[in-house]
Amino acid sequence: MDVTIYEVAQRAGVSIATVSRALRGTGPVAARTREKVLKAVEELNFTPSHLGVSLAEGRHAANGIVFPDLAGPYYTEVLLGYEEVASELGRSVVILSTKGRSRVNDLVKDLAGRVDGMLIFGHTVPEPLVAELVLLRMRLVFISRDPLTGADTLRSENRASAGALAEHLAGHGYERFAFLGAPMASQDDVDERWQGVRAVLGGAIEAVDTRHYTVECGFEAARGLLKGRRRPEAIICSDDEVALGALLAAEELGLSVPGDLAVTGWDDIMAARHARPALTTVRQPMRELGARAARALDELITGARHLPRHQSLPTELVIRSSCGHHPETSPNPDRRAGDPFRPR
Amino acid sequence: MDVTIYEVAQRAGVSIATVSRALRGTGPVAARTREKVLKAVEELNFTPSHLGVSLAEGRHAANGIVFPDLAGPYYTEVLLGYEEVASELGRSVVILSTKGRSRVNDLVKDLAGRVDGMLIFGHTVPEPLVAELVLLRMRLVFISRDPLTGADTLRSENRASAGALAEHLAGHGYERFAFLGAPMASQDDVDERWQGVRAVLGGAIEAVDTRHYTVECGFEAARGLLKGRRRPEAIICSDDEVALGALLAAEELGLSVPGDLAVTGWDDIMAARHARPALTTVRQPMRELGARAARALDELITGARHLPRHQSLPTELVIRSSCGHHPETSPNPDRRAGDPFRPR
DNA sequence: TTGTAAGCGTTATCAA
DNA sequence: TTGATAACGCTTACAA
Repeated sequence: MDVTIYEVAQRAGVSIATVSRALRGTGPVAARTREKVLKAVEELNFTPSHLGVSLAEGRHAANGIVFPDLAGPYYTEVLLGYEEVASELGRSVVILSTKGRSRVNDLVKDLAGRVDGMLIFGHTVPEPLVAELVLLRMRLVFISRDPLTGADTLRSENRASAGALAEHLAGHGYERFAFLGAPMASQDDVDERWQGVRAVLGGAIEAVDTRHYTVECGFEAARGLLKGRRRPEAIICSDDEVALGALLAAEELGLSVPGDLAVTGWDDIMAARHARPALTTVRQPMRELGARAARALDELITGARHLPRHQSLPTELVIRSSCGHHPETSPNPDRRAGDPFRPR
Repeated sequence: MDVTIYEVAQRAGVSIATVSRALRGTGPVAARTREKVLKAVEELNFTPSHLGVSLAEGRHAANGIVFPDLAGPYYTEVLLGYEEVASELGRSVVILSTKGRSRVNDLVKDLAGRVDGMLIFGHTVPEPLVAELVLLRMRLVFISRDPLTGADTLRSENRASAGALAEHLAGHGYERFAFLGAPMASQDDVDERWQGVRAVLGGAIEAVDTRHYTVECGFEAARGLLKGRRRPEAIICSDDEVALGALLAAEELGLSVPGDLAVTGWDDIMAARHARPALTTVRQPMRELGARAARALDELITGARHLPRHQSLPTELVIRSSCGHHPETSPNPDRRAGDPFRPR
């Protein structure tokens, strides 16, 4: 803005120290004096400079967030939950996308110089830099990453849900499965899903790499798979976007889903509900993940808590029609209670 | 971070002024001296404090963005384009969502204290506050809003595209139309779309208010409309989410789309392509809008440009199957060239 | 070519 | 109850 504490002080006929005290309620101020100050503040439309305050207080009142891309709804939802709670706690949110960026290190360091703590997705920040940040006492919360020391981690449950999904599919009588996902080393979450389905299906399932978690890559990989001999009866996808790609591939090859092939996703993004057949998937509490991250960060920053914590949130299996018919449950699984307008 | 310019100066055996000069290349520094400084910087892993720099320079090197919500893909895409270019230009992005917030004014003012300029969607910021921001010389760019003085505006073309869409539908032979959208006063863009279709269809189209631009509201409004007597043959929706709701309503009522009813959306979000029938819609260059906003802001902030500018970007009509069959064009309009994997 | 010192806008300590 | 004044970490005249 423009008007400084000096002008307020002058107008109120007091010192800047008094103005500061009056405004933040630290230290004693005579009632009459406070009034004068408030009046001057009002008249001048004074707002303390963030820079000044931060410099003096040694904190930014801002949180960072680092994500690979915002393309899918997953990151967006987390971001929304994060921003909402951060804002409630009086902290701004500075974002950083790493997608297609060279010099990620510099960008992250720059961000670190603007915030008191940050939320980082998975492995978007190189390990050595993470260590450096921990050393610099930057408060960190990771989402979708295996626990590490010196930082909080937050995730939703994967293994058990994946197992439940696999069992559901096995219950349909399928016997040949495929798992579609990007190189699992890059995403701890996806690796857990793979472990979960594998534990149930054993040798009946094979993993296929898509390069990325996108509709395009899902399409390519599924097409290759479906053209081969010994085509799988069910494709379990690492996320909804890959699954949407698989659906398109099946359509192109004239295969009916779920008649000839079952397909499942993960996340329950908006398009999952509107695809036809509607996608069977696993719903993650994305907004809640973001909200908790903001709260966790606040605790670490304010010093309300010092020890790192590792949380895991429950997920929900969402059965729709892409995995096969469910005669005894309901004639049309896509219209089950709560769908399509269940509150979030 | 932690280490200051003083420690670097001491280690290098020079003054802080020299360190500053050496680092930013302002003013002369002897080659040997520069080396010493760089070495010290390296050893101490020094990064200048943003607060210090900003305070001294009188600028934040940060941009703000104010949006109502990030729920749909529209804002997300714009945000991505914005962040990408801002980052290229060396500016961070601070976000603010106004959805469900009381005290929006305070939040926006706070944001204004952290950035050099901001991108604002439509009418998310109350008019008096906008005026105040202009007065405070905050650089502003609006997206999806009628031009105003003292700020840039940026939008994609609406009227002509809406007209083209209406003509296409009329070409199918439909005669009774409905337009589904929220109160048009709240969204200049949507109002223009309404004007555009209306200019072509005249009395053959009636407007119906949904309360918000959501799947839920689209569903409710469409259901009401379709249950009434004199049901429309085609529903033109203000955006894709409303259209998805309309699709669900038709499904619930046992109406086939496009057989019994045509439906169109706007934006071409991901779900539009995957819905069945796939949505005929109008594609906005959302990322490009964001990118241009960032560039415009940069020009205003650096002083490369002083006069406000008002840009309008072209859109693209995307014909899919929800608006009716297109025998002569292609047997399956959903598979036309470029779909589903046209590059962005 | 380098150093001294005055800002930049606050907060907070210490005297008064 | 108030007011000087020293931080906070940097940039940049101005002098040397």
